[in-house]
Amino acid sequence: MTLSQSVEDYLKVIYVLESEGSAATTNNIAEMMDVSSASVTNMLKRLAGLNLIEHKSYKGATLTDAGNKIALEILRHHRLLELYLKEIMGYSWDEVHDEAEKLEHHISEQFEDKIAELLNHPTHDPHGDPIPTKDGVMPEMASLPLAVANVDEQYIVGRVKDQDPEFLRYLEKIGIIPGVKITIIEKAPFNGPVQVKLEDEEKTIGFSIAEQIYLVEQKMI
Amino acid sequence: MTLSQSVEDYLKVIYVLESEGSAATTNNIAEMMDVSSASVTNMLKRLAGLNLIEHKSYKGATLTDAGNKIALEILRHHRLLELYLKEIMGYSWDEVHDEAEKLEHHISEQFEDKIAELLNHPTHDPHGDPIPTKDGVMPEMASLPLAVANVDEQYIVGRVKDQDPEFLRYLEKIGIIPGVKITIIEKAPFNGPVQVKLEDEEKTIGFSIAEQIYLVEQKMI
DNA sequence: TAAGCATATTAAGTCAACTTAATTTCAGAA
DNA sequence: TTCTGAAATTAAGTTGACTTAATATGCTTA
Repeated sequence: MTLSQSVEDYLKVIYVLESEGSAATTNNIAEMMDVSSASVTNMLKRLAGLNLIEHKSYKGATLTDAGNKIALEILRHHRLLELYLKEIMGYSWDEVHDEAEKLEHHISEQFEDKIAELLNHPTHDPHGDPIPTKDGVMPEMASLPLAVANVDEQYIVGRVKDQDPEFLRYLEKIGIIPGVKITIIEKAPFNGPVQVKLEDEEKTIGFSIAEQIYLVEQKMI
Repeated sequence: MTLSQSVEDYLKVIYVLESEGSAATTNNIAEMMDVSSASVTNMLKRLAGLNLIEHKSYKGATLTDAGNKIALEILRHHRLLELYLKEIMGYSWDEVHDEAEKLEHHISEQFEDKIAELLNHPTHDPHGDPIPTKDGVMPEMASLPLAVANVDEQYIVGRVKDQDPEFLRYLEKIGIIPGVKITIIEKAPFNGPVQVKLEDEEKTIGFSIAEQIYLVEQKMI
């Protein structure tokens, strides 16, 4: 059963919406994929016909086990590729997303296995997103937003949610990347800036940036 | 200007036909691409509209400069990928073709440049096919068929034309791969088998196999 | 130079994936 | 409980890439 790129993309988007806790409604999907909602309705019917989703009209979609499996496979491809591009091909972390997005649909099982091996079976990609295992288990993901973490406690940067290249370049410049030790010095009230200490330097970052950064207690990257 | 995978494939096939000396006629193209000739006629019209080929009805097609440039780019992708898969990803030379065939349409300029650099700007792929340079120059290709070469003269295996995986595995097993020294000991008459000497061993190969192997005078791989 | 045949094109239709515009459904407010 | 606006679906149409079947072209050869 070979699926079109389009089908794979829809499944991926539905997976992401579900895992964010948002419902995979027609309009949500349409917005994320940048297509009309009529297109989504059509596709949801096809996906339901392929038994990849459950879809009742005017309600959202949910992945079936079969659909889930495919979504995880694509996500695995994507995240393995991101790490691969960074670690082996010398890409910077703000460049990997777009390239991975194209390649994820076209690599073979063999290619997937080879890069997983070359990378020593990694669990997280360069942004800290977990890489599903081959049999569809999703590793743990850093879930404590920096903006919410305790002052004066040492954490490790676990994950950066926003993947906008410019944003990533900024974070790299100030030294906030997954794996780095971080301590919150002070949080200004009313969603004000957050002062943090990294290794040695202190930095001040805006609240909306702090919201995109998730921490872990111990090193899990 | 982004072209569809299909358009790229047609251009590649037309290029290959032209470079083999065969005319790129509707039926030739149809056979190589495994589509109906009606499909080809349609596509040739589109390609002509895009100024990628010249096409006069009932005559064949020829690439324009623009079309030639794109064909060479795809061919460069393909051959770089083949070598990359073999040298860096640990594929065997009978496995690289299919994977490269899929990926060649989806890698970015940046990816192309990175692998070219990693491979130290190679001129030939694992089968001995020349890799076009970035600015569209095609390196020399071994052109002397083993079946036609002189007896008792030492050559180097330059290129293997047929890329059928089973055939390639056979050649590898008996030790005939590009770069290897080879001397013809005896050629049986009436297109009979050819006896050759490689490094130390002697081997006998059938005529139709010998026809697929091209030699060079000095090492150019 | 006309006939016959291989080659190529046109005609008509399919399928996937998209669009806009019109219509239906549903859930919450009056 | 009916109304209304947002969300979703249906209707109708487009484009790319393919198909088979019917038709046209032009080259060879009698």
